[in-house]
Amino acid sequence: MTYEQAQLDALGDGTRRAILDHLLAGPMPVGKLAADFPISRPAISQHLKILKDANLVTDRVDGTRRVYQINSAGFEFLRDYFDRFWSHALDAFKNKVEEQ
Amino acid sequence: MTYEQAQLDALGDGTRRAILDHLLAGPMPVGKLAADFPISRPAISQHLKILKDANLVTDRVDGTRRVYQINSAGFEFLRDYFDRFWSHALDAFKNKVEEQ
DNA sequence: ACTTACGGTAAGTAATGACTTACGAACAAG
DNA sequence: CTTGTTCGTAAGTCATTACTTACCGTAAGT
Repeated sequence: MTYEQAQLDALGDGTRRAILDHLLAGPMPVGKLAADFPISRPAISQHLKILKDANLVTDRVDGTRRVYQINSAGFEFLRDYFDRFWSHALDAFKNKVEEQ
Repeated sequence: MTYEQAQLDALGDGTRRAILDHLLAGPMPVGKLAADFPISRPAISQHLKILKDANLVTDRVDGTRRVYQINSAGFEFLRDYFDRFWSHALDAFKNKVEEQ
């Protein structure tokens, strides 16, 4: 599976998007994050694993805590993918349509 | 639900992304599209409905056929959303991190 | 060492969503 | 008006995935 696919799959869930939203406020340990959601901490952990595998967040150890933060590079990668692939493909598509 | 959310949900499925890929070759009726996939035609129709609701494709009637095509505007909307929202939020996030 | 805090993982359940078959509507052709 | 073609939708099934509870490992404090 390519990176973009994993990233789009990861973003295809409302809870994970909400987690990312929360992380925009700054790096946060799992417990603090989970406190803002109606679901259990392990559920948050599982979402974080998916986001991490998709390269959208990174984590660092801080004592017994594990602090997660947005990975800007991952988002830039996805945006570049959008710019490169889709813009070009869409331009080609537009031309094709206008020819007719 | 906002547009971006519906769009990200729609893109969060590999089959739908593959459908969009195929449509990049040009507008296509449902049957022709379904022939390229291992799943049934109704399944394709259901995916197309989701893509249409997300404003990622449009359809037009052609006799008994229904021709679907990529909706560039929808993709531009999503890309702009990415540019506006995420770039700004990510910049703010970067600054916040660098302050520490 | 013992205890408390924190979080990952395993295993099972529940809910969501992708799929199938069956059907009916709309149009074209004879 | 009948027949064939194309496609959407309804209803039900199956698979996926989001979630819970239970448990274990690790680190910090006493």
